Amino acid sequence: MRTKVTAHIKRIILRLYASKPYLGVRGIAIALKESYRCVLSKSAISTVLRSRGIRTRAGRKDGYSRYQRAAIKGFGFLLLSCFDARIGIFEHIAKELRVYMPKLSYGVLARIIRLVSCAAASDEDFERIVRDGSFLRGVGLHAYSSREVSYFLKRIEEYKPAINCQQVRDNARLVSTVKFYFEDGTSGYCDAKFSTLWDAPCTINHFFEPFQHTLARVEHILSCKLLMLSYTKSFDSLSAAVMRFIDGLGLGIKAIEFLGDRGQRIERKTCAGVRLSFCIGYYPKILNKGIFFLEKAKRFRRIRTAGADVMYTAVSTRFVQEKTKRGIILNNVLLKRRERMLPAWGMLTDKKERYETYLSRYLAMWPSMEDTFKDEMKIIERFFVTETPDRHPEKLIPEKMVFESKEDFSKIVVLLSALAKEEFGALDYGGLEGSVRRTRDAYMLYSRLIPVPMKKAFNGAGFSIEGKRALLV
DNA sequence: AGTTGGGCTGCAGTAACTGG
DNA sequence: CCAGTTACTGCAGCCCAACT
Repeated sequence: MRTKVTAHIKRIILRLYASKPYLGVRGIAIALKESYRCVLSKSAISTVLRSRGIRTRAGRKDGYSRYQRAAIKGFGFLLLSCFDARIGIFEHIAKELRVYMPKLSYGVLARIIRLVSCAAASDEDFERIVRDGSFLRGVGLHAYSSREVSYFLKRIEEYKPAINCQQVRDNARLVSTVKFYFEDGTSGYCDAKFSTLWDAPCTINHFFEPFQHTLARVEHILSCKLLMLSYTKSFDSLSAAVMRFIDGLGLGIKAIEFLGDRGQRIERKTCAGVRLSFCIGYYPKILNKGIFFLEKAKRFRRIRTAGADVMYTAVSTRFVQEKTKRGIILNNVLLKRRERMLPAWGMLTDKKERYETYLSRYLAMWPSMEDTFKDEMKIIERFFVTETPDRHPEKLIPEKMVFESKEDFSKIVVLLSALAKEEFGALDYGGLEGSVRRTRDAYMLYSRLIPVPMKKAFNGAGFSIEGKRALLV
């Protein structure tokens, strides 16, 4: 006796996975047997999931709040730790304090610093809050070790270390543009937000990002050999600049430069002819000329994303530049929100097979790509009529920080909230309430107290927790 | 550092389907 | 009807990261 994996059963499996991703293939097999009297092996279920581009990391899952929504005490601190990844204060201080803490490994030390800083900045009693499970979860810990913390505090009081923060100031400097040098000597400009391509260094400071953040992103791009851009500003037909950039990516990258707010070079990174795949979003209402479908469009399929679900299909398409008459063939992924709608967004990629992985990564990065595009177009238009003040976040960071007792560590949190205020607006981080849910490809952060524009700004800044996209909803 | 839960992969075995 | 093909099962073994 054998169960046939029909389209119906596939739908049930996908629905089960969608509603209860924490089940895993074994759990889905059991649920199928119990609720549908349908016996399938875990291999069969795995095949169904993988056929839809669903792949989960091997290895034991975090049993704590895995996939389930959990309330977090000190939700604001969690946001600030996300924010910290952009400049790396916690990391820097952990590195500097290492010499004083021979008994603690670097990882443990980094966690303790975060815990102590957040607990000291909290209004609640230190001893009580460090033992609170929902608080620990918020600062990325599962358990509290009083032995390690008291050792840490003892050493701090003993040595009263003063830490030079120049490194953090450098990390916080804003990068305006990432400049790619290609093997044939040509180059291309991309803003630090990886929103879009530019003809020259970007000057609109909405698109600037801290150096540390941009560097980490570039390293990630190089390691997974995939460059994702939110959109192309091409009007009518695909612009010649985008085509040149795509050509360059195919030839290989010689070097990458990070440019500052005035276009000055901050850092240069050489890479030995790395070739990158790409995916670039586009708005079909604007980019709608010189497009020739080379095959019949297949039926739209549904893909689950961190935000709302999206329908997608892919068509091999020739894009012809109106003026230069040049044409290139790309895999054109069309996206729409509902069945009876026209595609409201598109994604161009060089990848033909299994492009769904790119698509889900793209959607995790820009879950509401249409809104991001429209908002940023307005910002670009407005830039030419209104003056925006220069931003120099590094100036808020002191050159030195002294730690004599646990109370001093609250300074880090105060500094982080001052920096976050510059970028996203004022918020009472200490009193913030919220919860977290970990999903397959993102951490969803829920908080009703944060105004929508601020959530948008947070999401646009591309935060992540433990390498996974963090989205504020 | 060893244990463990959980996903992934490969493979032999087999039921069901297909076409001559 | 039979040989070949396809699709699923059920293992074993591997890998990886959380847990202890």
